[in-house]
Amino acid sequence: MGGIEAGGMEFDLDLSKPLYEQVLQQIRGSIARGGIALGDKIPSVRELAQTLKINPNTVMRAYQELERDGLTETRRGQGTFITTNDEVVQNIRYNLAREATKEFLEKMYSIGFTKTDIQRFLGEGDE
Amino acid sequence: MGGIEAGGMEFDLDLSKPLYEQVLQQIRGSIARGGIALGDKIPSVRELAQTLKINPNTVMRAYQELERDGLTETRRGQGTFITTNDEVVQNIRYNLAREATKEFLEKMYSIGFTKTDIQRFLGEGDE
DNA sequence: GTAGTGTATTATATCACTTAATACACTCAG
DNA sequence: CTGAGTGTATTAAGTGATATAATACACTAC
Repeated sequence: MGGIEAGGMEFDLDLSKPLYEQVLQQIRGSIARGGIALGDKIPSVRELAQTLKINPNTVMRAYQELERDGLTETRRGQGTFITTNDEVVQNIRYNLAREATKEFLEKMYSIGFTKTDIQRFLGEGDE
Repeated sequence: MGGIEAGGMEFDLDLSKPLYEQVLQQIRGSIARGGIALGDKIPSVRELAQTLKINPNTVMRAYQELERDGLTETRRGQGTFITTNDEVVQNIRYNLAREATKEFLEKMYSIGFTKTDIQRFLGEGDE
């Protein structure tokens, strides 16, 4: 619900975090989970800005971070494309997972959870 | 390393997040993991501000959130004390864990990890 | 009374984020 | 060649959260 479709991706923006960061994360997520194919073109800066009702500069910022990470290639006059280098994608995916895990474990340890506590906790609420 | 001791707690401030939030989290962590005993007095607003070299208003903000959560009781003219109500502490602890877990799982799912992937991933790098 | 508590207020400064309005360089279809 | 659509850069402005500073007040204990 509430999501906006653009270029085969689903966008869901709120006010909890910077917009450019949400755009970045949601495109990165689409790439990592294979929701969008390698080599595909993503919407132009202006087009996505208009669709999401945000400023082109804000979209631009997200796109630049994607390119810095090697997840996209931009061709002046043509558009922005998902990289075809699967290794880069897998590395990013692994690093994101590592980072999220590290952060999670640190938070849990800081409130007095042990490793076994965490295992047990993750098992809760399963279907 | 780099940590500052104050009132039996260890403080470690950086620029990655708001200062008041870090102070809040680190005191809350101390309580949750039992690093500080129920009923104990924590440093006065002015004292902690001086020790951490930050503004009293910033410390105040953290203290007010702690009290709103029921983790501390403030007695005008006397100081701020950790609650003696262990149930409140355990509830907060559980909620923090739940929140951290939810955030973690959502992040992992968003980059295409399945539940079993995550289990495997958490097992990595163990001693 | 004095010193040490929490608390409130007002003002100021800074920074990140976002928008807006332009302008330029490039590519492609016509 | 022209025009529309790309990415890109620049400058200006506004907003809100954060943090500091200075001050004052209410309360408690000694």
